[in-house]
Amino acid sequence: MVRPTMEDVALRAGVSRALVSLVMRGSPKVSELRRSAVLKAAEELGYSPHAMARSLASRTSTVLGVMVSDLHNAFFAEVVDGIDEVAREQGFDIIINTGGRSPARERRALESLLSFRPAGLILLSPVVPATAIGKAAEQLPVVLVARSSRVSTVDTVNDDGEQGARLAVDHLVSLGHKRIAHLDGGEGTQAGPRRRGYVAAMEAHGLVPQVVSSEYTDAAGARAIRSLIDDDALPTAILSCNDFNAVGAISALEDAGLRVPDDVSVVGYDNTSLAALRHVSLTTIDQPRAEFGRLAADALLQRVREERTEPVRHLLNPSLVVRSTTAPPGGSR
Amino acid sequence: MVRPTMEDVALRAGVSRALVSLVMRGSPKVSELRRSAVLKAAEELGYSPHAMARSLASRTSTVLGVMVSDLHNAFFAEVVDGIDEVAREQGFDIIINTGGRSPARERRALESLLSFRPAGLILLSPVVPATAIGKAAEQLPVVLVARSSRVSTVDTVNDDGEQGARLAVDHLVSLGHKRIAHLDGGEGTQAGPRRRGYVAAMEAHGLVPQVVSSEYTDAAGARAIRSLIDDDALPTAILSCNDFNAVGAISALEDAGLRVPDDVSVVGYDNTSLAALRHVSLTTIDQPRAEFGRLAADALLQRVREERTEPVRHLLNPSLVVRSTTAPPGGSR
DNA sequence: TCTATTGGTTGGAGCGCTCTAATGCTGTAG
DNA sequence: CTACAGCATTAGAGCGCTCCAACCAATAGA
Repeated sequence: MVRPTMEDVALRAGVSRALVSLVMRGSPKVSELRRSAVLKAAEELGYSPHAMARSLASRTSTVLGVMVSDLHNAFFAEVVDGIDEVAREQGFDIIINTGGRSPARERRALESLLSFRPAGLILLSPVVPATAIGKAAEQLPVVLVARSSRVSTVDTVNDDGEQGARLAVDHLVSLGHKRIAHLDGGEGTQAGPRRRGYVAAMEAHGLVPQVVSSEYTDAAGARAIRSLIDDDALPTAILSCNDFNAVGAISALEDAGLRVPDDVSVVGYDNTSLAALRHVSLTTIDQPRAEFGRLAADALLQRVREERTEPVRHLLNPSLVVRSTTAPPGGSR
Repeated sequence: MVRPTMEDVALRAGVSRALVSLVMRGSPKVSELRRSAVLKAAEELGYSPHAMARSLASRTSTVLGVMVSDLHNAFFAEVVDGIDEVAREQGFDIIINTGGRSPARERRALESLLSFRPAGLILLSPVVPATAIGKAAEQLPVVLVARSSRVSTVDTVNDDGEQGARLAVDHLVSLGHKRIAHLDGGEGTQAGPRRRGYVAAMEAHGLVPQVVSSEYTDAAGARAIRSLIDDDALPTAILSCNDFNAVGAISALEDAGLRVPDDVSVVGYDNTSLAALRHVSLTTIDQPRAEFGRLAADALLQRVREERTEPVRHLLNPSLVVRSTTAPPGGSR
């Protein structure tokens, strides 16, 4: 249960601790003779370097912290894939922590991540207040994904939510819908742009916006639909704040004996793997998720290497993915 | 960008570094006067303890490493919730790493986790060879979830896969099915017990088992169905190795113009949130996921505190959840 | 032959913290 | 008035590593 140290390896290989250190870091200024002796000793002892001691001594870190606000959402898994890809390429490791969509838990997660003194931090759709992010950004480079920021030391990677919402509304209008409600993401990040895009697009078409407060979960989507039904205010089409919400909405509609898309059309947002399932086959707005991750990691590593000081604001273009949950209104399929 | 150290706080508060250390660790043997002075100084400087230096000096860690083999699978998110709950209660933090279901990547993830010298390790459905796990277990307590082990220093938390498969077969047989194929999880962990349970249950009913090699992904499920159709060997019911696989199977069946459950019944395994969606509404086998996480964390912390040396083998009872993807055979719905 | 130069190797300080043992400082009993 | 607890506080060593400057051949140049 007690791991060998550099000292142990040095002793066994008959060299100094400093030499072992050089070998471990792949220094070219070590003779082949010594190198192999050290590697052999390390192998025999089952030695592997102590990352913490290393980063303490070198005052550098090869770790990127990633805070995932909600592990249940597959959206983030793909972003993490993108981050991981770039990080690994450049010799960095990532450690993940999750906030469970609760600001308090997320704050704790952030604190915990920070206590490892990583080289930088990527926050995926954080829900903590902007001040908490600003405070973190004073200590190390921070990149935000799916959330915007005005802080000049923080880079951001987002999709253009206004444009995405517009694409969805245009699609529904072109199908003939006039009464289109938006299930709003509430406090959720990116809910603002989507709502604004929705309202602007509706008005551009001369239609009346109908914003229903909801959240980024399937339960919330179902709840919103039930309240619409109770209020007798159900439109012919729904634009959900995300796919989860949309799937919840569809469940509630079906529970109420309504058919999708015959009676009500539903559009999601995010194009998660969920939406792509045949059985769901949700019309939705796609975001280049892995690209989000890659761009975020790139931006972060630029800051880590101090190659750049001006903020970067990636705004990627979303696209409409038409599947089977949208159709002309009035059961006229 | 440079964080203050204990020394800075001590200087500002006019006390020694050791005193600051005591305050930071909440020691009772500090006068109220000093304590508040230290806390004030720390607050003003924006100081927070350096977890790595702390764990290096104390030769202990309050971090639990969690390796998630596949972040895309929501199953693990719920297990992580359970782990997080217990860990937090007991003052431990968790750091997560992911292996992306590739043994090579997973090995790297393990290595990375280990380099932080966490107090213990929880591996969620790891795909690395048993020897790699054994090696890790020599260095720190290890708990396996959704994978078994014979190593006496490794605790495991599993569902009773044989029983789960039996539940599924019994259900299908009671509906009148005689030709039931199993889409096998292949190398995947827990695939063995599920397959054995399936075969045993089939034989107990006097039926001929039909095992089709597949994997724990939706793509693999779809592929397996296509190969069955190509071979003209499609049965009336399918028991998939997990929900993902089942959903892929359903997609492929629908692509081929077959209806579920009218033409073919499908049973999944795991009861992920995916299965619960109305639009999927998959009959499946439920595992108490959060309970897995809680038990795993409990077992690990017992080892960490050296309260126990004999291995623990949790085998939780799965249960059948009947939804809308199973019906009597022959379109006789 | 003597001094540079080069390339490999090493000792020692120090990263930010914890922990042990020792210190100073009350207050109380003898 | 001394002695001794008992408590709060501190100095100093050390955790496993990196990094710098110093060191030591061995070779090259003069």
